[in-house]
Amino acid sequence: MPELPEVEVTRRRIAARLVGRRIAGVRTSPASYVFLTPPTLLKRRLRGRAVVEIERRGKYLLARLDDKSSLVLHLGMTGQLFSGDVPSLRLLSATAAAALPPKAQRHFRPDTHTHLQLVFQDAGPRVYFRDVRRFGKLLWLAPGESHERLERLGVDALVLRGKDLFAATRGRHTSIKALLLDQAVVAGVGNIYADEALHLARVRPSRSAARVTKQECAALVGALRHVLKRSIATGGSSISDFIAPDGRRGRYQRGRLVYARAGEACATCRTPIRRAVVAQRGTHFCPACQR
DNA sequence: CACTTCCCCTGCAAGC
DNA sequence: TGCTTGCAGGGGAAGT
Repeated sequence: MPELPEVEVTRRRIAARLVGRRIAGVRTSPASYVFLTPPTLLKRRLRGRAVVEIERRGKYLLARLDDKSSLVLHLGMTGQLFSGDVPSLRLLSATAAAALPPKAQRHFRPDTHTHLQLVFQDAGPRVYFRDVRRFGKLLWLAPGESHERLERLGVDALVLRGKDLFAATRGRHTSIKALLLDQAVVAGVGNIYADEALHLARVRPSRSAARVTKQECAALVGALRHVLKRSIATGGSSISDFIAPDGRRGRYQRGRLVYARAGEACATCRTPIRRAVVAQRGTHFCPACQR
């Protein structure tokens, strides 16, 4: 479940393996809804281009190309962006890795879940986009062109201010958690960090957004920034599939306070962490600390 | 218009 | 042991 920290870690580490390199060839999986730009067109647009820089907008990555066009990528739920010098053992689940013949484990070989493969003129390590559940997205943008998915994004969670959130909550008849997950309000927050920030700010996820006070909004924004920055610093959360472009897993999952800790004692008051469904998502909170 | 439900997909774990 | 079932959730489309 890549959220802002995982996408930012991906951005930083793929940049070193992508910027300045010229694409000589492109291979894709068969057409599917992963491709907002059809594979044939995508190949035509990318071949011959050099990567200038990698930008992040919410959970989207944009690779700026030397003709001012862009390759947009969303990792979805299980997306992985990495280069081919990463041992394949790191990328696959333990059972899938065990099923591979020993020789095949040394280097990654594109499989059915590999939707994009970039080959470079320098003949160095290839870059792959792999996504088992195909919730990810690939999109090519002409120079100056945008896309409604990007246009719709609200303020980046790292830039958000308390008063922004407070203003966004007024008159909203939905839960504060649903609001935090709404990418049109705050860009980059997903299920893990919403739960963690709500816990730190001592706000119950199911609380009506309109009933969250100005002070609590300020606390929430501070908590959000804290957990997001902490996670980036520790390489993101690798609870299920996330892996950084260099093959390393994140470590933030070790420091999480509530997410996927139902039944465990709250770090503050020892009350068992409760799990409920809020905004159609598994939601974890301390029933004593969070009001 | 605001909000909720459904659904895309696959791997894995729990239950029978 | 092996099958079926349920669950994970980003986010857009469709429904209320």
